[in-house]
Amino acid sequence: MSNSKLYKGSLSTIILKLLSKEDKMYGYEITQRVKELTKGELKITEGALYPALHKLEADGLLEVEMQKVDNRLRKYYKLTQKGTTETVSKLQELERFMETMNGLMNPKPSLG
Amino acid sequence: MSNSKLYKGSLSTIILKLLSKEDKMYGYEITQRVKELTKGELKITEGALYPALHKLEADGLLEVEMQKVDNRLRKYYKLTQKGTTETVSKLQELERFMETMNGLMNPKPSLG
DNA sequence: TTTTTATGCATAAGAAATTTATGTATGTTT
DNA sequence: AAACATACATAAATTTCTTATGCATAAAAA
Repeated sequence: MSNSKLYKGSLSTIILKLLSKEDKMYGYEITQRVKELTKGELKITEGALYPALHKLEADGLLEVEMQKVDNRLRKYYKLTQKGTTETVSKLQELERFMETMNGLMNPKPSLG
Repeated sequence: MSNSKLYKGSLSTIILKLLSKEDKMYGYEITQRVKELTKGELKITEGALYPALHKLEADGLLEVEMQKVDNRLRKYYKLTQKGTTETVSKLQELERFMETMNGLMNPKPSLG
């Protein structure tokens, strides 16, 4: 069974959501966390992740803190104030999308 | 309230799903049906719809039948055999995506 | 009666968000 | 010694939209 397709536009929401409960995370950690939480269903590729993180940072939603662990460099990201606000908005947007799609896929027969 | 964002990759699934219950539909009809079913939440633009229909046809999932109604030309699309099979697959994919996202957004605390 | 709105199709340019491929470097396991 | 895991990064190509524009007929509104 191949892994689930990532609908375009959902990655930044995933990143923000994870950071909203973890205080700070680094890139590789995010890929592993997603793999765990989805039981391997979803795999975030590096080619998608790093540019996404850079964009979120450029947009002022994340801030960076470098840290050296075991002679390896980690780039920790955490939500800014703006990022926290945007996270709420993104989650609502995802919620709406899912409800909308549900309405399309399982339409209630009109009683007219 | 602005209308819902369309996550990229979901349009073809929407089209296929509608056609799976309607036997045949034309482009404009699809845009209106989506607007109805989602109460205006989702608006399919023509710039997205027509290229999507052409691609589905090129991929052999849809077949075309022209029809003139009230001196206006309509291009009716209907599912091919292959299209019917693909619809099932696309719907499962969407279902999986939604469950996966739900698992990410509302993770069950591990009992370990 | 002229303009707007609705119906119906289409394409082209650009933007956004991926995938796929590749590169660098350290540390651990086989 | 080779393979895998950790950790970051970018570039080219692809997919899938948005936005803008165009054509044409018909009905409604101004």
